[in-house]
Amino acid sequence: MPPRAARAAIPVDQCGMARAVDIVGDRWTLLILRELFYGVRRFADFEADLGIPRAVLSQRLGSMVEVGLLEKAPYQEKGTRTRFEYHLTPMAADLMVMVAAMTEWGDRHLRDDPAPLEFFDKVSRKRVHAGFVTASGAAVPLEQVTARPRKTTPAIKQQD
Amino acid sequence: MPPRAARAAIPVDQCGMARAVDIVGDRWTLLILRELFYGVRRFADFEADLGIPRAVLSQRLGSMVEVGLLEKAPYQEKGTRTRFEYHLTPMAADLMVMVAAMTEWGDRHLRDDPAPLEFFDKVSRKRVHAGFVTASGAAVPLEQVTARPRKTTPAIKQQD
DNA sequence: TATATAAGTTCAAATGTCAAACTCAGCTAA
DNA sequence: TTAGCTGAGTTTGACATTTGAACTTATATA
Repeated sequence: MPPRAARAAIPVDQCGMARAVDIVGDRWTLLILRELFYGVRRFADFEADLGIPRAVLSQRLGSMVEVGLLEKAPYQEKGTRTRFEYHLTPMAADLMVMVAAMTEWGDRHLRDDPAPLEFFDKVSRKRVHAGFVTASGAAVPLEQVTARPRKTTPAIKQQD
Repeated sequence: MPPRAARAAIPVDQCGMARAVDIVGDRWTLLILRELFYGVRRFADFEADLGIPRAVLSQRLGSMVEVGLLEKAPYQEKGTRTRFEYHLTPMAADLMVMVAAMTEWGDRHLRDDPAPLEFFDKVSRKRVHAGFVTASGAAVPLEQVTARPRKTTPAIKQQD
């Protein structure tokens, strides 16, 4: 636990988390990302899996494309007209650690039985977890980790 | 990218992520957590930092206490009456990887200049990042990680 | 007694969510 | 070639949530 502060060290308009929240800090957006990480890509499939209202789904897919999380790609199945699928962009794929961290947290704290989903290293086949790592590739336990502002950030100004 | 699927491997009502979303998948809840990780603990300070409407702040703090993310603790400053601070519970502190992952993602993708916030190992003083690690403490790159359902989860039933 | 303050409540207007109905394009079947 | 089907929306109107501003309450100080 950090010492008490009257103001956050990074003001909200400078904070990566706050910026991320504007883009992915929404119930449906997060659930749509979940679907995409599971390989679901089509409008009707999102709807069936999530029970999301069509109007909301349409709006969310649109804005997710707009901010660069998704790419809309045409596809065609035999005997049907061209339709569209939504694919994760590299920017969205890079959310995987966050999605995994959230999933594991939910599985740890919000259910009794063991997690239904596990993460693996495709190469070593070992189970992996979201956590903190150094640049040289060593894990660091949560309790040892602390956040701090880079240098004295010049952008931080508190009035009076 | 996973192969296309018509349904997610884990149905939404079984999914840790979906459960987590019900609790922390909200703009203001995430921003309040951000504040708490920075050491901000008091009603007026949340309000000043975030510009959150009081009614919403009050409602959110209440439900965060209710679900076990926060603990409401009395404090008293000289010459003022008893008031309350909100502290992270261990359950909420365990969201740190998720919060860090989100912050780093935002800093990587949503700004041009270097991240204003960095995470460190208090012991080794090395910089750390949110990522995947094995039980034996080795980092695994994102691209090597894949998710899969535990065994054949019996709870998964698709109609027809 | 009057004023200040932290932490809320209450209010009305704007915005967002919901389920159900409607639209639209291209395919198939009659 | 008119009719119906289907995926992917859009529209609609009821309902819920969010917002910012004004009001409330309990204590402390002047």
